[in-house]
Amino acid sequence: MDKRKKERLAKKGWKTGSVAEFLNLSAEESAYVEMKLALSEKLRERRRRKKLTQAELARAIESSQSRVAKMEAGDPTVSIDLLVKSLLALGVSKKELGRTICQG
Amino acid sequence: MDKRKKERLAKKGWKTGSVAEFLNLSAEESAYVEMKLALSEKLRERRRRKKLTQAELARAIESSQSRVAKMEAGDPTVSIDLLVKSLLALGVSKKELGRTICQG
DNA sequence: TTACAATATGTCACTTCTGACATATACTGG
DNA sequence: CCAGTATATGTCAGAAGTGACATATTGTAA
Repeated sequence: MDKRKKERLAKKGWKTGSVAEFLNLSAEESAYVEMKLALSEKLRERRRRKKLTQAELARAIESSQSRVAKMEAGDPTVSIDLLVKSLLALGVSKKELGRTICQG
Repeated sequence: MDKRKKERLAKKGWKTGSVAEFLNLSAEESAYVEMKLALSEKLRERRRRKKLTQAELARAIESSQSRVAKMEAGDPTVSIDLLVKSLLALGVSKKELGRTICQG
């Protein structure tokens, strides 16, 4: 099973604690995935709070609706870099980013 | 002045508050750079604490000495993803990562 | 239902990141 | 000074991420 498939499953699948074990992700791998998911969720939350559509946010950050959708879906082709940049563009502070990453 | 050059300067240059302004980085851009630098510094600190050389760490994370050097130097060609993965591999917790990102 | 807006998913050319290598520079004991 | 080790810097082919587009699916109001 390749990395992408794993992450895809991790996203869609059961959120309970055994996911990592079932997919035999190492502690570091699952921490990484959890961080990305936390950032994804924060992005969606913030976008919605601002009453923006994905297309509008995309314009603001010079990306595309489909990429925003992928960001929010925790798609494995999306980097933490892009998530962080997008959240900063939405006005999220470093402090809140830090808190977001810790959670889980 | 292109992005890379900016980041390069930001790294090498004066650490005082006026850097961002001088280089006319936006608030988001400088937050992003600050986060990367904080992660860079944390990586070096952790590696040293473990008494590892860059080459040894490189082997552990399946990278190369030169890339580790670039990570620690805050080189603009290094992604946050790579920094995060490396720190996780060094045993840093999500919690500490969060704290690292907040700082500055 | 229908029509429309929003979101999701797949693909791809182009860009950026990455490991690896070579080589240069710094550091440290002899 | 020199040799040996560690770190820094430049380059590049291959890998991974990106915006854009097409299209599918979902949501929602009439």
